[in-house]
Amino acid sequence: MDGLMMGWGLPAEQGWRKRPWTPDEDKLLTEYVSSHGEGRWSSVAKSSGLNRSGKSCRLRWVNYLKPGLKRSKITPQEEGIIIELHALWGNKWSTIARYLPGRTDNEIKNYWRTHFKKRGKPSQKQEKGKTQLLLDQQIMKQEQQEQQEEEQGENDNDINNKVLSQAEAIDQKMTDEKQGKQETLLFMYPNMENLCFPMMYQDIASWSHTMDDLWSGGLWNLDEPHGRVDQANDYNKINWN
DNA sequence: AAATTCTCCAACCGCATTTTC
DNA sequence: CGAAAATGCGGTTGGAGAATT
Repeated sequence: MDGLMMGWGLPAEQGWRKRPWTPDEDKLLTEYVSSHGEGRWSSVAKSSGLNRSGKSCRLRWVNYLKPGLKRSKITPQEEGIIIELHALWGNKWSTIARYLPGRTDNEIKNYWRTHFKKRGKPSQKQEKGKTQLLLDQQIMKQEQQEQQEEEQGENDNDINNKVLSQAEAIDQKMTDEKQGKQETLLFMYPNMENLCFPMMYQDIASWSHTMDDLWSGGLWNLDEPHGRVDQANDYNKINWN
C-alpha cells in the first residue's frame, strides 16, 4: 500500500534519493494543520496540494514543524534522562521522547546513535566530547550549587517538574497496559526521583565514574537482541549514591 | 590546500498495530 | 468480523558541513 504512496514525488530517473522539504511546503503543511488539526495525514497530503505522502507529512510535522519543539542541543540533563530511560527500555525512542518535552523520537534516536551506539573505544573526537561533557557537568554542578544558594533551586526544578508531570501522566495511562510493562513501571517509578535526578544534580563525580565503567563495559551495546532486561540488570548494579 | 574521515540530522523504508468501513 | 487504509515506530540511508590527516 505504502509502496506507491511512499514515493518521493519525483521521477526516479532524476536520481533523487531524498527530497528535502522546501519552505513553501512547510508553509502549506503548517497552514493546513493549523486550520484542520493533526491527523488524517493522507487527506492532508491530498487536500493541501502537497506532493507528499501522508507519512512524509506526518513525519515532517512531528519532527520539525510542530509547535513547542526545541531546536537547541541536547543538554546534559536531557542526556542523563535519555541514558536512564534507555537503560530501562532499550530502543523505545518514542517512549523515551515522552519524558523529554520538545524532543522527538527521531532526535533522541539520532543523538543516541551518534554519541553512544559505537561499539568499543570511542573515537578521539568522541573521547574529546565525553571529556567535555564531564567537564560541563562539573561546571554545571558548581553553577547549580551557587544558584541553589541564591534561588532555593527554583529554576533548577523546572525541567524536573516538567518531566515528572509527564511521567505521572504516562504512568496513569500505562496502568492499563500489559503486565510486562506494569512490572517495568513498578520497577521504575517507586525510585524515579531517586534514580534519575540525583545522578544529574547531586553527584556528578560518581556519575563520571559510572560513565567510564559503562563505556568500557558494553552497556551501550544495542546489538544484543534482548538487551532490555540485561541492561536493566546492569543498571541495577550501578551505584547511584 | 586538498583529500579523507567523521558527525549530525533530515528523510525514507518496512513492518506492526490501530482504526475505519 | 474481516479487509483495507491509516498511523506509529524503530531502523537505516544519504548528504552537508566540520574536523582531521
